[in-house]
Amino acid sequence: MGITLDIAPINVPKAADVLAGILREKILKGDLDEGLTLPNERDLGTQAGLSRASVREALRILEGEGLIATRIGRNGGSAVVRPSSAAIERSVGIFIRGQRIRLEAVLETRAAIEPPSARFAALHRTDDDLEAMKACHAKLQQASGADDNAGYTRANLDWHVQVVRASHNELLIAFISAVSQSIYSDTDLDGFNSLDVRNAVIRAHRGVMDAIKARDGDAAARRMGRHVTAYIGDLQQTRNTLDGAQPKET
Amino acid sequence: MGITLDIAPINVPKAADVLAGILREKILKGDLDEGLTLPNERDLGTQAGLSRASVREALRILEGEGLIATRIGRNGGSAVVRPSSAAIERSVGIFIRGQRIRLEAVLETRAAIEPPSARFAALHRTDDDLEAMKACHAKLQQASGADDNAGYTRANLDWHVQVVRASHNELLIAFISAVSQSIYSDTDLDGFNSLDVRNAVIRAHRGVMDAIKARDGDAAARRMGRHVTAYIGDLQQTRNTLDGAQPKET
DNA sequence: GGCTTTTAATTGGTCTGACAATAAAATTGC
DNA sequence: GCAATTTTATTGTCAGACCAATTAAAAGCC
Repeated sequence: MGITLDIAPINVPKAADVLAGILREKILKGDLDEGLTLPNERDLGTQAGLSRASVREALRILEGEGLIATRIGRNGGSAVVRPSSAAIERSVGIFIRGQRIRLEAVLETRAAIEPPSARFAALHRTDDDLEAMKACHAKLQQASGADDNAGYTRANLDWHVQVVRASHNELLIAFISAVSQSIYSDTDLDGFNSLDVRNAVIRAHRGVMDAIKARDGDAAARRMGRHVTAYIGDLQQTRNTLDGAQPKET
Repeated sequence: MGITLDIAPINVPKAADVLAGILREKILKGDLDEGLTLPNERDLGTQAGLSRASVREALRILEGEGLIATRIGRNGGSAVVRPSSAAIERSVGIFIRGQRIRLEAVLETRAAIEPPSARFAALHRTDDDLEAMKACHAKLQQASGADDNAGYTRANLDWHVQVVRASHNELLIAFISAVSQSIYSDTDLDGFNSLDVRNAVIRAHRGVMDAIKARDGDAAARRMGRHVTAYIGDLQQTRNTLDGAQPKET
């Protein structure tokens, strides 16, 4: 071999990636308004000098990123949409499952995020936020009284998401939504919490809501912190009880 | 039209989505070990009874989700990989840009996550974690002395990520990494922090590291909280100063 | 044997053209 | 006018071909 040139391995981008990158930038920069329908696949191909197959691949990438939504049929096509938290929820879900993150670690993450979120909620909440929280709380109480396990778990998580929603911090909302979904699918099948635990949860929620209503950030954060910490303890206790009776599958 | 049946609009899944779903489940369930190379696209098509185009679309979806990595050439193909935080970082970045999340809100998110992360870091840190933090800190000091703006910003963010890394909570690490990247691209071009600010940052970092070294969770969380809050104030002050001199572009 | 070079096989990347499926719009029939 | 029908615009899917990149295997050389 002759002389060695110190050249970094060059990355040969695929045609679809290049097109996707161009369109992505246009969308994110705001050149393409939300709701606008892109040219159809054949025209895009002609404009970009690519085959329809490559164009479709680019569109599929953008669709996966939640930047466009494609509809079939006449007047169909790929319309620009605002990226929602759905893509974050998906990637977080895959991360948790793929990395085999233990439920304890997920709950720890929630325990880290929720108290400061509750503080923001107390500072930024609107009256509508309070109403939404109360609605979740009512559902929780009802499910608890009706011994509706799935409904209880769902309402419980919804309440937590609703609190963070009141923070009006879209990123925190997205993170909590993503984490909550994983918590749900993991705790759904566990045994129902005891009546004592359920009543404690309801009391704790009421305390947090009172603090948020009073716009008392410190109290909201403190109470939420105690609540989520206690919940982790309760859940582990429930699990230990169950493990003795029915060893779990993988 | 004859009788009306009360049927919800059925969702016709695309062939590629179905195949992607099947493969995704297999991968996440652990049926397909990491590093394993899937059958080539033609064989997959034959097995699934689909065209190569559909198979490729499915593979592209999985690649976007970070579940496989595709290489060209003999002995190439699509290999199963562990989903990393890269997909989360991407979706969060798109979310921030697409939703036009203001830098203040992103910093607020960081301010929410980092103090509890610092607490976990103090509780779970290893000696290696301490070393890594020290290394970032040294780079920060060096960049500050050399008036290296980009290097300073980079080292600063790296230090913060490193602290969260010491928490050994993979989800928090992923969230902070994602958020940090956006902070970097937004603060990179801002004016260099004043010497006073830089020295304050260095002092604050030292304080946090001392607490983490001493495994004092409360102190670590408290100091980190004060630090990130102060940083938000400094940045806004810098921005106001700059806005008077050079109005910003969009 | 141990090495370079050449060849060939394998695989993804891209293109082309066709047809099917779908859904909206235009037309028709009354 | 309005309901059923036909037309049309668009994505979904397929089949087949060829190109490009990579690497294993074969050939050649010392």
